[in-house]
Amino acid sequence: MKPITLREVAAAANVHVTTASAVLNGSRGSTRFGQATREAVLQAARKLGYVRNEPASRLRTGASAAVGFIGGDLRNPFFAELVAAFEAELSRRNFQLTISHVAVEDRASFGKAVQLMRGQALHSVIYWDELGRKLPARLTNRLEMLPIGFTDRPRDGVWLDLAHAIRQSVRYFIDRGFRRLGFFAPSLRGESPSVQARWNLFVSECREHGLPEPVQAVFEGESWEIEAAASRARVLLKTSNPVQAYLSFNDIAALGLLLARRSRTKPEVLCFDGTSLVRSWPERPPYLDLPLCRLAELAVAAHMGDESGRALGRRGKWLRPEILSSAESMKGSRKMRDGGPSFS
Amino acid sequence: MKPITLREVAAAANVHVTTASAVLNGSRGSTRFGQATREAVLQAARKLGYVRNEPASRLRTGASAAVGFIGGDLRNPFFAELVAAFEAELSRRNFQLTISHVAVEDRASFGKAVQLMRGQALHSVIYWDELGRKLPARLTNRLEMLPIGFTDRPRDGVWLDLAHAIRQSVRYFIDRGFRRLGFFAPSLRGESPSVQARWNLFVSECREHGLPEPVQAVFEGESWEIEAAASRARVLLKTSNPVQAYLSFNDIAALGLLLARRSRTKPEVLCFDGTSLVRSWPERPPYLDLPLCRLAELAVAAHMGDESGRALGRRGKWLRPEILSSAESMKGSRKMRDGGPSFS
DNA sequence: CTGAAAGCGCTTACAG
DNA sequence: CTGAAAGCGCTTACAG
Repeated sequence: MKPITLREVAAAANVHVTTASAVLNGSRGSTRFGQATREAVLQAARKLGYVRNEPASRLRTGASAAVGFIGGDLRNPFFAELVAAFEAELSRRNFQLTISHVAVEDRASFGKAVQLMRGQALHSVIYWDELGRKLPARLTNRLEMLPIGFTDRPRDGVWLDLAHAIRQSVRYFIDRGFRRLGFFAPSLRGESPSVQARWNLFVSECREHGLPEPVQAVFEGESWEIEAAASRARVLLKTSNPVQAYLSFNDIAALGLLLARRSRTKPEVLCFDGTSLVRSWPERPPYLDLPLCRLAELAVAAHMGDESGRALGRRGKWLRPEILSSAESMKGSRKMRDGGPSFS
Repeated sequence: MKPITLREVAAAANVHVTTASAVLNGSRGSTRFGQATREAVLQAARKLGYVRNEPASRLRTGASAAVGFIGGDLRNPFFAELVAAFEAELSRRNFQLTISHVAVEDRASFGKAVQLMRGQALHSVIYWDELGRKLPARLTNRLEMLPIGFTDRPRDGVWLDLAHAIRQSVRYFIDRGFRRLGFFAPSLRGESPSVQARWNLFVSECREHGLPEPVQAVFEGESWEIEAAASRARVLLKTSNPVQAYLSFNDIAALGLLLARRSRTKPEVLCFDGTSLVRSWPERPPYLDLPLCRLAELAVAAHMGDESGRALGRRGKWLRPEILSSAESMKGSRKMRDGGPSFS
């Protein structure tokens, strides 16, 4: 069944399509026509249930009211939360969100996803990319694409400041008197290629503070498989090991660690990804407060044509995750500070 | 920047747009033109990186390669998994997925979401609706909309068979010798209005098997707030109560219950929503294996124009969740049986 | 075997 | 203050 067209509305209101278009969608539509005409058009539109055909409008004007997101597997609560943040932000602006779960590392699938989105003539495409390798021109050519993710070095995009986050984490541990630190993460394969970067930063940060070399504990498993994390953690905690506190990479890993923690040794756990799953976790573990809503807000702004936003995306932008302890998280006071020097 | 157009490709290949169109996208394109012509067009397209402008194609043909999904909050792992299943199914068909997290119960927002999707001229819209109230004609008018969800009674759509699931659950408990059953769920407000239906079915099923009246334990909280579930569960398990086994409604509720279960009394827990979070849970709790992939497959098929699929959506279709215990889940043998009598 | 034309629904100059 | 025309990129009859 075909939707109502502008032509039908115009016919019903006894005016020309042009008139109907101007009244219903035109920027100066409200003032351009006589009261009677406008009323007639609006009433006809309401009665018939007219909705503008976006693709047609898009075709004519070149604009679009849909944004694409290419990111990770939604079974990973982190990405679920990220996508939810984008969806909320976009719907506030009456924009649509089109998603694909393909990871940027899977070049073939990623390329295909981009082509599909390109075909939709989307306004722009936001994609998760921790590595920040340069995409082939063939892909980005004539398509506005904005990378987001964690990063530890200046580049275009909207970013969570990885180095800051690691620094905060180490400071958190030091403040509490922990010196023997551990790093708990899924294996370097898979969705989160930047684990290596996190580890490196963690090590150098520890070194800088004169802490002993941290321990790396890696497990096999998808980033959403809590049992994989828990079973590795169980082994880890059974063997005598001197680690006093773990920095966990990803929320599921952290929760696996917490679940396994029923032994004599009870290392502290800091959740690197503070998703709602972590924040509503009974034990109220401390977590890194990732400003995902702010990230979504900025990333979308960077795409929305407001010059400041565009510049923001081009200059690169760092958001600084802060650590919230259980008490703070209870108050629901999510700090979402951004700032610090943006890249030049 | 404007994308490459068919016209540009045609120019590069020294043929007419028509020719380029037929070669690149035409159904009989492959045979209609001479080898040389086709080669020229294909090469030019490849070289320029041509991608068909879907909205324009859509406008011309009336077809669309995008499907909308309106469902629940992605922070709820159930919906994250459901959306992931849809995304995977659609991407197999080179379709795009556009999502909105609005719940059908929020009539105003739902209506707005539908209008937005209608404006995108989507192929169709799939929405989660456990209540199955009839939508106003104004909303569904000239737009293919397919409801999905749990249901206990015949109606159009693609459904998870709620009555069957409850029956299975009670049988599961009886087989293991549990007679004093409990029902653990978030409060009736919010995303999951069908909790009441589940409870009613549960009660009547218990009655039918001569079991004592089951106990209802409801907690306040969003469907993804595990602490809300756990803290209620802690209280529940501290007070002496005779419940031997709980049927939990939603995975987070189940996990909250499991987390709280460190007291003397250790009631059995059956997870009603077998998401990947539950399936990868260290304790390997038994769960209802919801055939979400199959649901997505059927729902999409019901929209894809293949007559059988369409009929399927119109006739209504039940999928029957089965219970998998930890052992089975370990083998990864997810039974995804559908069948049983479909509605007439 | 290939090309010229019409038109999907819309909007933006421009003409009355 | 309102209307007639052109055209966004594409495809589908139809004509050569």
